[in-house]
Amino acid sequence: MNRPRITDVARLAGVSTATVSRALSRPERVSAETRATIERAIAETGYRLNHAARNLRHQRTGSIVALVPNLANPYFSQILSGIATVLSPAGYNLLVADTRTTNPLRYADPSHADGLIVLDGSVPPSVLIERPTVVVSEQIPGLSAPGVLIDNEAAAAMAVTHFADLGHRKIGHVTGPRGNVLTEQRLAGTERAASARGLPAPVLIEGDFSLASGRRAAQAWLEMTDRPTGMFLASDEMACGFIGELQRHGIGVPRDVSVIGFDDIEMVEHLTPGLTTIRQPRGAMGCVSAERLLAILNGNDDESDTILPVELILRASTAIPR
Amino acid sequence: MNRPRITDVARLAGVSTATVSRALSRPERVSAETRATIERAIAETGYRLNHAARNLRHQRTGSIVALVPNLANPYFSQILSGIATVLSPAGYNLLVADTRTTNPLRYADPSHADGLIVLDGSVPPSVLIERPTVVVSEQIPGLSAPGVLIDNEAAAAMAVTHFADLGHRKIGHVTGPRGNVLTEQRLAGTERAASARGLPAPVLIEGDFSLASGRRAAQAWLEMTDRPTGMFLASDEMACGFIGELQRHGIGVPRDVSVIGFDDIEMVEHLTPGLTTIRQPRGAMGCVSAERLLAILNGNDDESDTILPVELILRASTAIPR
DNA sequence: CTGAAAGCGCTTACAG
DNA sequence: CTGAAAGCGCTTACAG
Repeated sequence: MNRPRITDVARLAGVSTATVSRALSRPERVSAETRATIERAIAETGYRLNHAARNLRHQRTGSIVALVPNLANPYFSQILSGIATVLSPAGYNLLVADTRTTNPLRYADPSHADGLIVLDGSVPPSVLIERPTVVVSEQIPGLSAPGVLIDNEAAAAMAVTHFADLGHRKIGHVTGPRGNVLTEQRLAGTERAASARGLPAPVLIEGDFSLASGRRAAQAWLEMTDRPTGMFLASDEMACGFIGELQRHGIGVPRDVSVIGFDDIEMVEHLTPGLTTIRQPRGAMGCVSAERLLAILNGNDDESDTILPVELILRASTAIPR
Repeated sequence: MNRPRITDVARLAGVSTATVSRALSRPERVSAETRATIERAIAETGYRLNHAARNLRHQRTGSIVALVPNLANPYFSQILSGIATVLSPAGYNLLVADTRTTNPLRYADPSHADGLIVLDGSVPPSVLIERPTVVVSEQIPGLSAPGVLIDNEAAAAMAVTHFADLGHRKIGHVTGPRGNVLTEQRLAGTERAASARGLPAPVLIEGDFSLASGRRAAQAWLEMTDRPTGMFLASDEMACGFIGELQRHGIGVPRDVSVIGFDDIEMVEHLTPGLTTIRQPRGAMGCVSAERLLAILNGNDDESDTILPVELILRASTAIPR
């Protein structure tokens, strides 16, 4: 038995395919009686709509693609989860592509996806201009697509202000790679807040967001003669590496140095000590980005960015300095 | 300017659409001269193939769907990453559906996906019989689809054997929810290995794989008069909860009790102490499941299961008993 | 090697 | 409210 097509239903119901199609998509335009006949024929044949055919006719794909820099990274999977929550009830498929293994150009193609949600700031803007696009978390220089972002500068300022409130005067900041948009924004917030609270300029150490660079930052800290008592690191991964390396050298956190991270990835709650950090609302970022993209596809969206609020999560890694 | 179609290329090149189509899919069947003309026309028009149309004609979708129980869970995202690695070069799109928010039936539909990779053991087998399917990690009772699995029983036995090698005699096991396939296999391995090494029957505590149930298991352990010195927990999450709760009560790991988890999720490496655990090769599980599915789609696959090797990762949470 | 034509399974503007 | 017909953009068996 082949899969029944709309013509099979039409024949059995004694109507045209046009009427069957209407009964499916705009039932109110079909008389109740005809509708009932068609419904019986559908049940009898076991007919199910072929979405590929409908989509071809409608010049759409019914799919949205999410471009992620690293599918294995939990930071992104939580955003994806938010995206899926919104897309699924809207009837869209969620396509996922890891930019390490897939050329983003593939999905700039209108015959693959109706729109893009880009979680990777390094995707060249030129490939994104063809399709409706929303960027999440990281802006893409030169691309005028709506973004779903956080205020990185204000978030960094929250961290430094918390140190100041606790009584820390000597602050250090481990940055991401210089030139990165997030790095510069968080650095600006760090310096602004320190200055606003009358603290000396923060000591800077360059990192690259990775665990290993956090360990290296710990080495740098250990070698300082006048060590900062409050260290703010631009990612939780770096904070993990930093604390782990210090503990290996007998340095206590927060006894000898208070530490604040950035992101609130899941594991940092379970560290000893639990990590004080800036929580990014990743699920919400995913939801909102999907909503914004759907709005664009429905023709009612402005071009503005959405800024989502962050939260300073207080845990055991920060305390009053000795 | 509308997007050029194959007819536009054909007109410009002065050939039929059939020839253009052939030049694209089987260039060797077109004369070199014609091919060159067509290539020039393609470049001039900026033509790109419409995959939706091709797929409709071929009665395929070009997409594979992965059904996951929880997209936000890093355990699954690492498998997904492996899947993407294989699917992308093969020209397939990866569709991802979270079974909490999406009805799996949607993707059992041939017009949505060519095949399924199921990471959720609770998907009813009835929805999976229609399309080529591979299950990963968790078998589905009543479904005769190839599985990409680990030997859970042997893995559990490795954990218990390690305890025995260290000199532990009194072993405890925190299970997953009873009735779950993984739970029963790991339990069987635990009991078999204990018996094989002449140890008394392990003390059992029922959990549900969650962090909270690990905490409850710690409470149960604390109340025991004759406490096991080696605790094997059927998930890393439970092991985290267990260790955290014990530490809160001043119990040292591994000083007072050695702990082994299961999965080797990323965070457990960074705990204090680092967690000794059974590593599941999640990336490889993803790769292999995708390869198996592609083999099925190409008509050359047997029905056998693939069993991937696990590894006991030794860290600081296990030691010789006092 | 190349073309005319049918067809994948739908949808919809148009006419009645 | 309903139908005949064209069309979404490809592909391919068949004939030459």
